[in-house]
Amino acid sequence: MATIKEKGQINEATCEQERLAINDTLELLGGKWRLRIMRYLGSREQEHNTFKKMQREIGNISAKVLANELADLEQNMLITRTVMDSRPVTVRYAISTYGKTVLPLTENIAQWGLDHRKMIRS
Amino acid sequence: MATIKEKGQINEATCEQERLAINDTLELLGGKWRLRIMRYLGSREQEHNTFKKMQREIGNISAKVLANELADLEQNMLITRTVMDSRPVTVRYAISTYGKTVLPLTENIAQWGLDHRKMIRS
DNA sequence: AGACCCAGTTACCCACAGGTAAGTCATACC
DNA sequence: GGTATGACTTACCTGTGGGTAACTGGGTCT
Repeated sequence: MATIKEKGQINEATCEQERLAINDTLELLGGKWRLRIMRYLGSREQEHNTFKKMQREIGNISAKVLANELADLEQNMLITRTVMDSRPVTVRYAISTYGKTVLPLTENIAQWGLDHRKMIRS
Repeated sequence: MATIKEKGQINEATCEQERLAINDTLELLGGKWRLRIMRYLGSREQEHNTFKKMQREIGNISAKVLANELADLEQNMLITRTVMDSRPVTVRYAISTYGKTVLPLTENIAQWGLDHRKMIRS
């Protein structure tokens, strides 16, 4: 939260901190696929989500892009990657405990979008 | 919120609706400048925010881009544009009542970003 | 041996968000 | 008349997010 000083001015340092934080978040979760992947994994925790399965079930994402996004999300601890010893080898992706903290955010974003649609139509 | 059916499956229609809503939100508020502009105007309601003032005080935004972003935000009712009869003519931009509904969202995003920084460092 | 499956890479391409620099239009001051 | 200021345009350029297609590498099935 922005801390407000007595005279109603915004604390500049905090403000700058928040700006950077917003940039961080958008960099990590912005783009066409990230949130979608997080929501996908968030809603299928109990399933065995392999690379191919995700590619099939998430819209039209190419292998290249999916691999990229998954690597990035993994590096940021939002998802986990487990190589299973099945034949042929499959890889299981799952949302991490930490990754679940973004889900409320996506709900807020979705809710605002829904409200906005109604708003615009009237 | 995603509605969960008895067997723990996700309601597909609702899910799709939310996906679209998220796309809407990101389209409208994503990008490099939008949230920054909203927060700027949100924290300076009582001030007279002209085009030049904003250009000076918001980072290094070019006239072209600023004009673009402002037009878009205005079209979506998030901000208001008022031509003042001063000399030379100035234009006053302000956040709209509706526009203020995005501020909690930015706080959430900022908060998550801040937490994430701490998280990553440890 | 040949065909198929998974989990990716690699190389190439393109549209577009966003940046730079200069120009326009109206008014006002010196 | 010349210069300045606010609020934009206009023309042009570039980086990169994301798309396509084909390929690698390891394993299995017949």
